[in-house]
Amino acid sequence: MDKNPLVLLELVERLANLMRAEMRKAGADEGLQPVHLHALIYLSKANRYSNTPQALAAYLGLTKGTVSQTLLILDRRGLIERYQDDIDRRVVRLRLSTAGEQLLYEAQPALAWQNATRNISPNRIRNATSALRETLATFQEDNEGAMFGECTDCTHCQKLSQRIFRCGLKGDRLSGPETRRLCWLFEAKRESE
Amino acid sequence: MDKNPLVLLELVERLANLMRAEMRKAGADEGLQPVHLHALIYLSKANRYSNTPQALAAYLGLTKGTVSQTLLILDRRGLIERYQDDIDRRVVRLRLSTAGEQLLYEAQPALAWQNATRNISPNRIRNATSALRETLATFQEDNEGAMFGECTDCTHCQKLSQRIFRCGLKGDRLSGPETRRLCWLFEAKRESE
DNA sequence: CTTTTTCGTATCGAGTCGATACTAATCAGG
DNA sequence: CCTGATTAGTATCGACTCGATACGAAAAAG
Repeated sequence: MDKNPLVLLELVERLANLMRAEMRKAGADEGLQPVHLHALIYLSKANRYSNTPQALAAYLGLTKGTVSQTLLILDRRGLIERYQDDIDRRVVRLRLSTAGEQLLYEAQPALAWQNATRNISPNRIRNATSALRETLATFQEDNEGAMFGECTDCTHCQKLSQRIFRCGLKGDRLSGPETRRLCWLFEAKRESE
Repeated sequence: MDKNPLVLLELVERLANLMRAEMRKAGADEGLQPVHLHALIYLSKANRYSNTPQALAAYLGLTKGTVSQTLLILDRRGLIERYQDDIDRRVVRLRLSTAGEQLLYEAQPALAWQNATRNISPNRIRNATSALRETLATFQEDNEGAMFGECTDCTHCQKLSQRIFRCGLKGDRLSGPETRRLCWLFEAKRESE
């Protein structure tokens, strides 16, 4: 087995290519392209701070103009809903519509991946995840990009009680389920070694 | 750390997106798109059985028409050379031109990845590589797609002497360096457990 | 208060993609 | 050997994706 990081990169890229082709198939019935499905999947996971065109652009690595075009199509198709932020009226907030949730439920975009990983033990998944997460963290640190992650691993997250948390950056109280959603403002806890 | 395969998929996709943006930057000076650079990189690694439009299409997960278009541009730019196969006159064989090699050398498309993995030990790289390779193998098994790999890990590979190998499928003698090139005909050795 | 910055949308043009049709070469079967 | 089927790659078309740019509205900065 190889210890060369470039072999790992090759596998990452190949698997991503294959999954993009799967996404294309999964979206074909509804006339959706891979980028559309990716946007819907993102919105199904994004928390209250991360449901904006800008956050989506950061997550997908696209420009805001490109994301705006994508969202136009999804809105027209009734798969997402847009509403104005309460505080900053420039900001558009997004949510999945019922039709969007239904479509994701039926398309099962990640099914091929579930099948492909069936023989890999949870421990090996965890190890691979850890290595790739650290790769992403270093990459984003180098490029001043957003890492994205869940509150439970975030430096801002305060635990108030068994089920109640608080975002130290924004000040809001968050439920347990909400701390497991994807956040644009995420910052990894600093590890002391 | 998460043991859910879907988290791993998310990281794979995000990293691939980020690397695609890096490829776009790396190719910008020469007016090349990510898919062009990917084709050049593939040709820099492909062995004698894998240097055809069809193999490239299988590797990149694209149709033959799409790959043909890509190769047209690379040929026009003098970055690749095309020649006819000795045996089957339908088959076009491809090689990097000197200009193509030079361009890859200067563009350094994988530099960002090298930097992003700088804090990950070789052992962790190996573990992640192993998990992703198995994911790819299962995926391709399910879909009857080509795994691609190196002779040294291939079921067809016979060792004749210290430096001389033989492809059991094709019958050719191969040097040590050539056994480390990417092969379309690769089949993983069967493991007895 | 004025100027600058920010957020998202509209528009444009270049590039990517799959599907399809086609030609030349090879293979399979009678 | 001949004929029909299959294969490899190219040309073409149209739909789609992308970044760059301009713009209007809102917010921030000085």
